[in-house]
Amino acid sequence: MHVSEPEAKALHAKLSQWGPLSAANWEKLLALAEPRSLAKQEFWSEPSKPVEHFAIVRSGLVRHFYVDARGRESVKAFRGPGEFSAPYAELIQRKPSRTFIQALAPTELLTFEVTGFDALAENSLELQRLARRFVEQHFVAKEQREYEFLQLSAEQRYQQFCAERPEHLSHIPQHQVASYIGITPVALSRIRARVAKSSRRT
Amino acid sequence: MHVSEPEAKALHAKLSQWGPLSAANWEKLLALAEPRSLAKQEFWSEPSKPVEHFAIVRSGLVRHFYVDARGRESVKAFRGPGEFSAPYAELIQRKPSRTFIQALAPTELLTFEVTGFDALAENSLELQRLARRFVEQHFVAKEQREYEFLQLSAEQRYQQFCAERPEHLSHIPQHQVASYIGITPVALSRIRARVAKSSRRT
DNA sequence: TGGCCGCGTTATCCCGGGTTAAGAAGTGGA
DNA sequence: TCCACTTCTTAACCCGGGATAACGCGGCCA
Repeated sequence: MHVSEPEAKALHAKLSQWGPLSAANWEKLLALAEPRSLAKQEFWSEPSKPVEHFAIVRSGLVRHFYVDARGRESVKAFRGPGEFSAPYAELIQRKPSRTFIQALAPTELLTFEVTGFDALAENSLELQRLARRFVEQHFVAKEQREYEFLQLSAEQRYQQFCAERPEHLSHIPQHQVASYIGITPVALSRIRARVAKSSRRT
Repeated sequence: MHVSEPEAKALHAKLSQWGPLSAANWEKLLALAEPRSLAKQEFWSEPSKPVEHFAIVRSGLVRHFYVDARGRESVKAFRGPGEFSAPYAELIQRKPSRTFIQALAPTELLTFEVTGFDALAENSLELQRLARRFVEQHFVAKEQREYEFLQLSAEQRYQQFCAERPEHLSHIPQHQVASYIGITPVALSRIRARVAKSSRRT
């Protein structure tokens, strides 16, 4: 056991949001957990490595991102305490990863081996249901993001981000926020200048 | 029973892609199915109506789209024979729909009541697992779309669409393809002109 | 048959954002 | 402490794509 009693309780409560999770199953899940520490800037997932673990962030902050052929990065997600971190699509497809995951600050993870989880879940109605609800919520989040790219301007996407993740704003370098909303750092800087000027006039 | 024996077999095979599906469960599912016909241009889902059904397209073609406050449409998806059609995110969240679904041609659907399916699945390991795999694939598809918006230009997105859905190209009005890839009809026309010119030179 | 409408194309003008470059401010390591 | 690096900003220039409008074409209906 690598997790303190109160933390285990908190995690159990968190997971129970998605559906019932018996004490017995929670015990078995917890037995799979391996803690892992990341230094600032350290990677815990890189392309072409097979995906063998997923993780919950205990503390700190990570970013998920792609890098294209010309070396340009596109940030897919930021994940903080209590949130899930993994190259999820590749894990689902059992394909080698094409995403990087990097710590933006000293970070503590709780990692779980995929095969271990699958073995547990294979014959458990409860865990299948939990896993289903879990993916469903991630699906909804992706669809929300699709909506933002289809219907919102870059400026609106930025304001949406500020409104939704205020806790991250001060810890994430601005050029990575720009990447997350699909524009360049220079463009975001201009947008911020525009917004600041118009709100000063108001 | 509203479905012919061979069609039922084909559907069973299709669903079995996602995982095992016993004959007994398939019978029960099939008993929930209600056929529905749509005329060209007809809607079968509209915003603010509660979502009570999902569907499989038997024949024809539908589009899923948003409409913003200024009346501008953004196409989320096209779905043809054998594919799933529903305001899925809203169905997951049990929220009133914010998407339109409209037939682009005379279309035959097989609809299923959500509550009926849920009741069936609630205590079935097999159906939970099937549903989980199903959402997982949809999640992967959304992430692929996120990737395209983050890393590809409009022209690349268009070529990607042509390569992936060639069977739809001739049946979908071009301005809706434009909307799907996130640009205006005028812009798509220009892109096509550009591509045609450069490929003529080659 | 004639008129109408939806669709695609093209032209013009404009704007948002990409690109490049330079400089200022902050940060961390030797 | 000082130097190097990262981050952010600003400016200049360019380009893709948005907005609008005009035109042509084909389908549809009276």
